Amino acid sequence: MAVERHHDDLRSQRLRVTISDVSDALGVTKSTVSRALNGYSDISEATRLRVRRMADKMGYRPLSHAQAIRTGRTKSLGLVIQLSDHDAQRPFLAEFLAGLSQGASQEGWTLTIAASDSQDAALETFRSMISDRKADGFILPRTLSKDPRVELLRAADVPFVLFGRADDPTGCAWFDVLGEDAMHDAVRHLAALGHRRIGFINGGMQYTYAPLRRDGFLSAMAQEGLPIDPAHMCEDAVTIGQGEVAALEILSSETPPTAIICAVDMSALGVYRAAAGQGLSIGRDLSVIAYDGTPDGSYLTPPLSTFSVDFTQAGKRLSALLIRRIMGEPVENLRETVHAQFLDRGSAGPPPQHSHD
Amino acid sequence: MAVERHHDDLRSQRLRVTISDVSDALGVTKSTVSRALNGYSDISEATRLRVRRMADKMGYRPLSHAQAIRTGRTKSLGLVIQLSDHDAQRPFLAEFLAGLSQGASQEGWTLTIAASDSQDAALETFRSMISDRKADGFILPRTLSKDPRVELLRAADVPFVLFGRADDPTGCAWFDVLGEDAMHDAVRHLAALGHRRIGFINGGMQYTYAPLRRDGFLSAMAQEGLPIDPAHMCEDAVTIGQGEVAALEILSSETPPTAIICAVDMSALGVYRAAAGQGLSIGRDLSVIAYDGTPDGSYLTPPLSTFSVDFTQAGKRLSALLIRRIMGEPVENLRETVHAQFLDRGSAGPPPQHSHD
DNA sequence: TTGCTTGCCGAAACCGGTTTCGTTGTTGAG
DNA sequence: CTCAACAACGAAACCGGTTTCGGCAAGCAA
Repeated sequence: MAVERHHDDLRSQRLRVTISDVSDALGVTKSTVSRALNGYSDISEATRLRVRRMADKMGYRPLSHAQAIRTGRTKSLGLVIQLSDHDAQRPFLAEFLAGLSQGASQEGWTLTIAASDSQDAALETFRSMISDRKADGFILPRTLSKDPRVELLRAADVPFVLFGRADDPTGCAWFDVLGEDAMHDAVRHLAALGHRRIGFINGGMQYTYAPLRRDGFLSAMAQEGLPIDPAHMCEDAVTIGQGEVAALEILSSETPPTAIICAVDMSALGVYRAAAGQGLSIGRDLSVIAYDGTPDGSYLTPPLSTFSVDFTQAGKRLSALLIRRIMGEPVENLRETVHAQFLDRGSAGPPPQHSHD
Repeated sequence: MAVERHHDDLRSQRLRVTISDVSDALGVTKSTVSRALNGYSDISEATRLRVRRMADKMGYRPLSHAQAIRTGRTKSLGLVIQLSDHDAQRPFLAEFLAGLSQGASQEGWTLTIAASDSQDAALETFRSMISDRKADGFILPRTLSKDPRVELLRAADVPFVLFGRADDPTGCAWFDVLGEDAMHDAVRHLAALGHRRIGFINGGMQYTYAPLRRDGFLSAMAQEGLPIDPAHMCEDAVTIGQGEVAALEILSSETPPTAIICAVDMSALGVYRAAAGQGLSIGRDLSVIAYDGTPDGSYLTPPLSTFSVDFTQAGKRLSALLIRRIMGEPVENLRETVHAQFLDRGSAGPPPQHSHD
């Protein structure tokens, strides 16, 4: 008396339901099920619905590596982490990965990651992941002005998406945070507080973000009618140490600024140190505004005012964009930017009274 | 005049060399090549060698997802990151991933990761990754005393390896750092400096490491003949704030300790804060030794003396162990422990002179 | 010599999907 | 009423491997 609907054969134990199970249950062939589920036009709307319903009911989910063998697509996104990178984004790695993973799994994709400690090793990793079909496309964080990863992937015709913009946008999809606008707003904020001499410590000039942020700073200074003193500007400071050196240099200039804007939080931590060394009180004698939103900044006294970046969101969007890119959507549709969020936490106040002028 | 050895058919462009290419080149069948490469015993040593040589020469590498469809193995290791976790291991995530990735890719395996923000979500992620064959086994960081992940994987009969030991070792392979020995050494170090009253701030008691470290502390205290004051012991401090609270409590006891050992670095940062609030100088009025090796600790003044854990090595070993586990090696062979490395950086000095007794 | 292993390999099925090609039943134009 | 075009599906090949099964030849004992 076989009352049960589903035929519990011997192998039923904890085996997945395959496409054949579905087609058998419907009395059609595998090919019909496959084409119905993949939206082929030569399947009638009626059967498409029947198939979809039965598939859902039976809990059928195609095995991605079984599809991969024919389609060539693994449904997985690749990320190659470069350890040589300084710690700028380290604190956010978890959030970033979480975002990427969410964005991927939402569409049934996965995230495959690899790490390498030099640029050459990273490129080699890309090559082997591509030829072994470990990933259908890649997420490239920390875009460089002349990025060998971009060249490699472009040449290999493998889809990718940048976290950051590209100088040459050919074939580039991206998601980015408008750092230039943040720098702009920082200047305006400080100007509104009464500052007239504002310094600027930029980050690594090899990254595409650095020139952008500098331009944002400069244009805002010009717009506010504030003088730009080359002695108040430094570059390539991405660590605490480098930030400290830069700050000391700027503070030792003829007429030191009353405020410093940092392109990255890490260098701002160095500014705190330099200020401490000089006996300057942050927020009173010297105002600081930075960028990134590193948690470390909130532990300082006073807590660092900074533009925070939502790395979870970034990861999510990047995954979504990359998947669409892999699916063949033109890159022109796949470029998004958002604004950083200003966290006013007390490291920027009005300039000291005794400031001449 | 076909002089070329390899037959460049139309599709030769940038196509992978398949198993058929190899078998054709040798004049044998696919099955022979497959069995030769996989070490079957019914292949003569001579042909095994011929096959291997030709495969190498032609650069043949089997497509892992093509094998997966028959073998069921993807050759990928799974890692589910739980975001709800406090930041204890965050700073090391990059190193940890690097280690995992290295260990995996060394054997031709990959690392598939997913993130989830609650424990339930994490378990659901495991389930779906298992049923979708996204990973052949899992790495479980931050082992809990009663770990639902372990129960789930044990029940599903899916291989896994712990970063941390298990109360019930059934089916558990692991790699761990001997935190109890570190705590032991910390006590001895402080005792040698002359301290007699030593406090202890433990980490999250739900983790398996916590009881171990406590026991290490207690046994060393006993061994050194030092008194154990319950008022000098706290638990469940894994953040700066919790560490600060714990330190304040301990320091406000009748006869406060001259040194505090922290099971995790983060709580030590809190101890620094508490000390600053009390006007105590770390390393002079109050000695501190912690555990983890967080970079933050080195930025303090004085830099935090701590037992550092090599997360890269941990990741590497965990990958290697998990792969062997998946390959069927009994768990008894797959349990490794190492010692943490003491970084004496200045936060532990002799007890203050005026200390009564 | 016959008969039975044993070693070694080829033939073919198989894994779970996708895709090509052909077949069938309907329709609409001529 | 006939035939071409079309819509909708089945049959079978295919993707790149693995694994089962069986056959042939050599080796050995009877």
